[in-house]
Amino acid sequence: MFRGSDPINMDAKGRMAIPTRYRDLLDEVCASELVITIDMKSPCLTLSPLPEWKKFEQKVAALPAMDDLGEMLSRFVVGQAKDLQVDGSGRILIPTELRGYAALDKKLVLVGRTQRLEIWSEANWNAEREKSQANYRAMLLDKESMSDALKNLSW
Amino acid sequence: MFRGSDPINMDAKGRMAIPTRYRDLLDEVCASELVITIDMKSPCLTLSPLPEWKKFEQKVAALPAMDDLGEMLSRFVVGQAKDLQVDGSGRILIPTELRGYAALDKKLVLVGRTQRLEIWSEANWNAEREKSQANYRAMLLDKESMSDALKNLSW
DNA sequence: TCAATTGTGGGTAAAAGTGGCAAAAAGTGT
DNA sequence: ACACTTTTTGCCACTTTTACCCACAATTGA
Repeated sequence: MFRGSDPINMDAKGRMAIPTRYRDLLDEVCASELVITIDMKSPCLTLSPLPEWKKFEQKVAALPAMDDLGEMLSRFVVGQAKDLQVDGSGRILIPTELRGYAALDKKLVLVGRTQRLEIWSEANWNAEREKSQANYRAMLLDKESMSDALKNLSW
Repeated sequence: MFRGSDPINMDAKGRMAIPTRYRDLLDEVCASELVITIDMKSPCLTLSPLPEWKKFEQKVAALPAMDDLGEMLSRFVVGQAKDLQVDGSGRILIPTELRGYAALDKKLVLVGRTQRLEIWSEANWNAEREKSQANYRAMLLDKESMSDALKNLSW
């Protein structure tokens, strides 16, 4: 569904334009209703079509109440989620409260992650990319640390 | 499907011509719709027919969210992928953001890898070839380091 | 040598992104 | 309750980028 990254400018009001190639798709799949929230592991935001988000929310709600990490996940990820509508000009308004978490300023990068999107500040995105590059190659060499699912991924 | 390597010049706008022997094939198999992205293990780009790419994307999307390495793979490989269309003159435009990763300048080498293609800068390709040549022979002698699948490869 | 096919370059038109402006809505204070 | 202020949202126009198309150059084969 979503793939690739697009550099986008956030305007002074905190709005960002959705790339045109996604607009019709979003309209079909979720009537342009989206949910935005923080990413649990990285300094970026997550943007999902409403139906896709609901699936995730259900899964989290089904976790045992004594799962402390799960509780935390629910509290901060679900707890800070916000519904959004794409406006008539194909833009969304990024909530003020979430901008800080991902250190968003003018220059953003929108990253396609198949069933959802990620919103990064340009600075964080570049930093993360360079950091991971080095890590990744090291981790590939250490076959012990690799999940079976990944080991068997043919490509 | 794809096999062999071709030296190709990238023009000033970042376009490269697809070798003629692939053109009809690509038209049949994917209506000349391709996906280009980075290769995480080597300083080169990967070019695949859209249907082939989708299979990969699905596999990656199905990995558990807590699989850190898989997450990295998705974020940077899927996240930097881009859809391409072969133009009327049989060329593709290599996205600016990806040129840096593979250090592409004028002289490129297109390498056939059966179900996909690799795009290298001439410099990186030659360097990699020479480096690997030596390593490869040594590793073949060390049966310990070899995967079972490779040990059982019949030829 | 000429013709045909492939490779290369550039110019133009259309579309997408960006920023500003104005109108409407919401909130606040008197 | 009304008016004024402040924020939000929708609209429009400008600028930049991208993609498409056409023409020319080069190479290959007859």
